[in-house]
Amino acid sequence: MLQRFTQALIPTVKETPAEATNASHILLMRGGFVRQIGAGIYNFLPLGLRVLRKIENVVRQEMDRAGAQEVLMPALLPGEYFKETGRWDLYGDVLFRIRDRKGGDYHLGPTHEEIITDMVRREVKSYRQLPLNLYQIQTKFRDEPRPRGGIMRGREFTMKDAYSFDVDEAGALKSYENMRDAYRRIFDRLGLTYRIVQADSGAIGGKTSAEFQVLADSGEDAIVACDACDYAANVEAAEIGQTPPGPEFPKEETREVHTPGKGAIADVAKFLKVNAKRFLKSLLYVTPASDAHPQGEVVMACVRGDHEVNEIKLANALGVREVHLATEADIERATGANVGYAGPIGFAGRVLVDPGGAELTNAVTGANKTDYHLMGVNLSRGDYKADVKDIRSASEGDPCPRCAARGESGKFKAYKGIEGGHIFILGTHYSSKMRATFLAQDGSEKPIVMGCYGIGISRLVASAVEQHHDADGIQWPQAIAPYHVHLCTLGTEPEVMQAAKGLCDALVERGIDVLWDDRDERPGVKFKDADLVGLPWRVTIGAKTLARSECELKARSNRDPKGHELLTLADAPEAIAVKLGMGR
RNA sequence: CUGGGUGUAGCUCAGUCCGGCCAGAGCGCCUGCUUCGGGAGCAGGAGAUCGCAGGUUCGAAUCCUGCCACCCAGACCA
Repeated sequence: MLQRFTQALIPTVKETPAEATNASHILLMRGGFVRQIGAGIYNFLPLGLRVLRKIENVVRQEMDRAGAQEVLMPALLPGEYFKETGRWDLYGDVLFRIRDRKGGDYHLGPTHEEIITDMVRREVKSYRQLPLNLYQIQTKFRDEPRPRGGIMRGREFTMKDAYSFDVDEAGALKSYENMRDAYRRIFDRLGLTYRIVQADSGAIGGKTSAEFQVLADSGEDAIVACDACDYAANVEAAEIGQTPPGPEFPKEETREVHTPGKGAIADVAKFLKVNAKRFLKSLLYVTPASDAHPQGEVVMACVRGDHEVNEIKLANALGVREVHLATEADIERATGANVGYAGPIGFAGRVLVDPGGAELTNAVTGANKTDYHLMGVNLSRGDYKADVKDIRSASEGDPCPRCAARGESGKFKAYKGIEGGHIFILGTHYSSKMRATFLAQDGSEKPIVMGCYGIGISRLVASAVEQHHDADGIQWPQAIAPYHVHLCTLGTEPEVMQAAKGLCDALVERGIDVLWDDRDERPGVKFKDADLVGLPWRVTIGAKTLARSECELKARSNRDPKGHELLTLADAPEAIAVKLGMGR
């Protein structure tokens, strides 16, 4: 189609909006794609909506191709469904709750597992009706504690969510793999650089799950990927390969050293002139209250001084839902010392130690006595009793678990990612709670085995910009650019306008979408706006080139301001079509 | 939720400490002239309940109290 700039609402602005901090937010605002109307709430202007629709259509095509069927569930939901699975309470403040005129509980949908499960349990009775894969593209609502990054993390956002229904685990796994393949095609087609990473599946359901992480320095998620094989994982979930044993040092006697006023590892390391890597960092955590521990259990987590405790792994290792860092008072009560002097030796409670800490020889750690540390500590000698468990976050340089298992030496590289998609097998978590069952071939009643698969459509708009931009503006991948060609006419002479119209018609006839900047503006203004809006190809027609029946073609990705080629007006349509892969 | 910050023209900001010219600038917008290949020049013009409510004062954008909104860091994120 052809859109004339003079008839469009494309309010580009020169100045950086005060509230925008990251590149995508700034450029989407400046380019006139979106406007904020509240915290985490945005208008999509015409250009922004076109990008959103392009992404939706790619997703739709690939979901349909994968055998999924599109449905549409309401955004406004009666509370009873979430109450049925307990998420009415579990979701807490993130749920946007509403009352109707009769005082009934309603909420805006943050996700739709319950509703789809209800849809299916009403209709599906037999194994003959399975497997089934249903998806929707719908607006979701989450009252995020802190929306940020423009449409990157909004409180209202567009999401594609799909749900698979199978007769057994094997079937669910097949559905899962089918979706993973579909997601690969989607992310490839969108022109995004991404990694499929192993993820923590969170509190609800699933052992098998993967995130599609769009790589970008501004991403909120830390991920590690092996430099030798294709293993990649969220640092929260990354397994860590065994390090080969280092050289043996003679074990020293454990001894107490006076370290007055030095609590922090960096300070003690400097004071004792010992590398932080030789420290055993001891942190105290409290588990949620349970029958055995009505006040919660205080446990010690030990890692090497330069490593970080991973609370998710720690909670998993302890078999509890979550853990919280102990308060100062708890620490003093549990260790009998000020904060900064905790250590495993002589600690009364349970101690978990990471393998990296356990293998330390002659380590330094707190003495559970204010102003004192211990040197020459060795777990291998039996200086203290601890469960050795992987409880730390992976970081750059750690050995890859897959490679290590094969005796190879792949190492992690660290990346930042934006979670663009998340797939996982839910099992029967929802179906058993909601009695979504079917009659199997043998006549028995079984819960349906489910999977769920999300893609943050509006987030991908921002992700694409994060990955494809320069100092002047956006550089849309062709598949999601709002238009293919940005036509700049210089001057408004009838001949120029006529030639431009002719070119537009020829392009449109080939299925090419054109934004024609027909404004009476100076060339500089038009070029700046073209760079900002970021369509993949720019065509320029001015009196000079027109005199030779020529126009200019320049790729947005070409950084050379004069990096254009001359085409005759007659050849231009087909030449451009060929560039776009839309030639005849 | 904790801590910090900001609300003045469509946008970006100055003015607020230390109350008193008429509430300012740049960009954008409108009119005219000139200009026309990387955000032009000149001249003229429109545009503001200074976030809201209350208070102090002869007088409040400025001081006090309360509220609201937005941003940033963290916590949080099926």
